[in-house]
Amino acid sequence: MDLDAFFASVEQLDHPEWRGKPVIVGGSPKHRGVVSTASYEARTFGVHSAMPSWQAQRLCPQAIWTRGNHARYREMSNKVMQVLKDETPLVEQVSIDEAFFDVSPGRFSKENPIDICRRIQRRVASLGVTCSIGIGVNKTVAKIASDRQKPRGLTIVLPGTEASFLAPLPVRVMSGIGSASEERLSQLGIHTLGQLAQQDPERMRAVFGVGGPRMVLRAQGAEQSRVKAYVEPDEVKSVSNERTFAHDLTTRKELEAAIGHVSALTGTRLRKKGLKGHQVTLKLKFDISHTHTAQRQLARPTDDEHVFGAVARELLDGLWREGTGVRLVGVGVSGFDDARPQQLDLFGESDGPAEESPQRDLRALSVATDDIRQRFGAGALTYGRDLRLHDARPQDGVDGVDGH
DNA sequence: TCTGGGGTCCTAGGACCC
DNA sequence: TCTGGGGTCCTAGGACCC
Repeated sequence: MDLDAFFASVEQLDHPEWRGKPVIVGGSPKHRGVVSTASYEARTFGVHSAMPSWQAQRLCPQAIWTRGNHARYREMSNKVMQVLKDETPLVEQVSIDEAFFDVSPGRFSKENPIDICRRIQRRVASLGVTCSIGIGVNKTVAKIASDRQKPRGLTIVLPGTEASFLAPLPVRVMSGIGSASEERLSQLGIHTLGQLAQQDPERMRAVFGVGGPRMVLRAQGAEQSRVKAYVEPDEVKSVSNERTFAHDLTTRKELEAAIGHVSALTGTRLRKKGLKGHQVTLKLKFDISHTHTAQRQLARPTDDEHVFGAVARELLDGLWREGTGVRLVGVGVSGFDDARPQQLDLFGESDGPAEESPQRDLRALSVATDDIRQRFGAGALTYGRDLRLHDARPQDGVDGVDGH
């Protein structure tokens, strides 16, 4: 099941005056934003997800723009998922607007799966949004089927007809094949899933690595897949925040301010999740196709931006030369899987009942700022250092405020 | 005037260990 | 006379997903 133009549909549900009109959820055209979701009315103008906002605005000047409200979408998503769980015992949510569920005939119910799916569609519609569903013998087939007749589609691929259903479709419709793989396949003369299905799996392994043979199997409609009831929520591998600026940053002061800003966002989220990591990554994007990252291991895991932010600032020297314009700055923390032995730390800071150490004070400061921002808003408290960003920063973190 | 932000997984080379 | 083999960890980059 895939919700139709989900974010835009929720906006139209919440703003009746926007119904029947082109609505675009995404970043502002002035701030290098992209389209997150376009309503079907906007799509008739050629607007689609991931399109640069300035381009979308040119195609559809009358569109209503909003930055979106993720908390609200999460709330609606939960209601939809509840319907699925009510109708079938085995539901695998894969994203905010997508889920697999197992309606294999006779497995959990004697009812015809088509009837179950139609009822799900009716119940979801009564919540105020619509969905499309694909039925097939495995996840690849079902997902591709769900995309064939949007919106409000129900596409059934009967067992035994997978290969003929998939064969004429372009390779790009299969998840896992993006623009780069599409291009490489095209160079090999492979354009459709039918052609991919006939390839020698070992040849595909040589070109695409370990995933190659599986790609062939999936294109044949022969993949074995299982719907997993529940994906561990707590196996997060990394937490990061990044920001694209309306104007390139060019000075060290601006960059250090930006690093401070995104580090604080990451620190807050780490503490909220109760995670400490021992690996810090700094990411800089110089232009649309040139991104560089630098990583460093820490002596011990941390969730304090004063610690990992300082390391990120040190990493700057390896990536950036004074005068180079930077469009995006990101700081991430990973390495939470700490079964590893404690590293020998040559510089003291024992883990014992830490007396007054500067590190301890700074950590306490971070916790205190979390509290103030929680109560009075993200902008309530800012380091003087970070104010240098003022004119370059897009209005971030203001979910729910209409963009224009 | 000119493409986001949050993630995951894979690859490949080098350092290092036994 | 002229450099093994297996393994782990670290780093950087890239593809991909929604």
